[in-house]
Amino acid sequence: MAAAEALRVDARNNRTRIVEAARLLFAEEGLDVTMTDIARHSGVGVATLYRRFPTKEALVAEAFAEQIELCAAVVEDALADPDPWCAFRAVLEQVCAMQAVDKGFTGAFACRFPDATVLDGLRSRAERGFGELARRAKASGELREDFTFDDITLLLMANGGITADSPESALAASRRLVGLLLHAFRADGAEPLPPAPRLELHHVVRPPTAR
Amino acid sequence: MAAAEALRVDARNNRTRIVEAARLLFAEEGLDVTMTDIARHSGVGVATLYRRFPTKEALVAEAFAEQIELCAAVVEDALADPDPWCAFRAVLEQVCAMQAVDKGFTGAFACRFPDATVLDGLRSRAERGFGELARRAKASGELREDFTFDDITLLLMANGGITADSPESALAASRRLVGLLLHAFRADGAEPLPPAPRLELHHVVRPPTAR
DNA sequence: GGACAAATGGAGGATGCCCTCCACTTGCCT
DNA sequence: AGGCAAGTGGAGGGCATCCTCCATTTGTCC
Repeated sequence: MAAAEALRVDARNNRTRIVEAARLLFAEEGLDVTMTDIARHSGVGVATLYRRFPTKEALVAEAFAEQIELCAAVVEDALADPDPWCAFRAVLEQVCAMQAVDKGFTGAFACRFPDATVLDGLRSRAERGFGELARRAKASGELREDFTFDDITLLLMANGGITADSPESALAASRRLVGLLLHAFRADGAEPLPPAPRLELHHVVRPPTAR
Repeated sequence: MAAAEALRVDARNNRTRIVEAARLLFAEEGLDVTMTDIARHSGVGVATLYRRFPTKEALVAEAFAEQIELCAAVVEDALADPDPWCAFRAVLEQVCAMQAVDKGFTGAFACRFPDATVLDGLRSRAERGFGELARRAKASGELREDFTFDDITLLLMANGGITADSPESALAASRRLVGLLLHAFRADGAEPLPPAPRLELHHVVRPPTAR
């Protein structure tokens, strides 16, 4: 995103390793991983992290920049699709899949980065693009009339609530949920569903004290 | 739940005020409220909390005992309903509503209390009862055949992902989600939906550092 | 090769949380 | 009324987290 310019080569290497470790750990554990953990996994000290990213939030922003761009691209692609329902469905499926396999995604996506206006801009463009997709799907009579833009926020929140012990299970669960909701969103109602996954409710939140 | 017996009257009063404050704060803020906060709102010192409840988990268990019993009762009532779909729907609607207006509910419900076996027993009875309800609704042809018990875990997780700035909005959102999913669960597909609420995605998770 | 700024790492400051300790107070029983 | 166990509150121990400081190392340019 921002300047990674004029860095010494060792610093540059460390920087990319930090971002990679951060992406991995955020995805696996959520945004709660400690800076020390990220530092250890990148093979550097904490000071190096803070030299490169003044705050944890900045690191989060950098780590998820790619994903947010990807979301925007997904919407852009869908806008080029001539089949309105297909486009609508594709966006929901892809974004929810990204959210399902990455425990940090929801937090990063929902978090307003005070300075990273580029990402905010991307997000709002994606949102407007998706609004357009919904309009088209309604116009073609495939999306139910009472669908609201807030319904996708609802969907994202709901999908964000899904947790499982493996990314595969989480993805399966997410797919099922999205399938169910797409089914409910259709003006008529008939589409086959993804299979039901095995879930354990107590994955959803850790016990209060084990924090 | 367990002994509140042979307490001096002032201690008894304090105890009930602690539990009330805990319920209120857990509902409003989630399980993360600090013990100090709960103590302040009950007008007692922290030591009093810990004298009454050896650990925060124990306080959580006590605070939510009523709700878990209520859930079990909801299932029990539904089992007495002759209309299978109605019973099925009623349980989901009521439990999800409880979950929507109480930010601590999901955590408390999902958390395995090491000692409070009574609650665990209630929960598993409720789960078995609900399984029976699903069976009946399938038998009557109203619930789709490929519905799994894991689908209600899925629903609870999804519903648990919903957050809003007021309990009213959260409840509205939850109702909409449940309506959509019930619609998707029906063997045929046709029921009117609750209205769409206004939601803001960034309520779902606080930024990483503002913890 | 040698100088020098850039880069580094780990100790530790600040904060916030759960929970404990203990000197003090207060209701209860006779 | 008076003794005493039950009850209380707030300071602080232990731990985890984000972030800073500074003595030391390391790449780069002449």
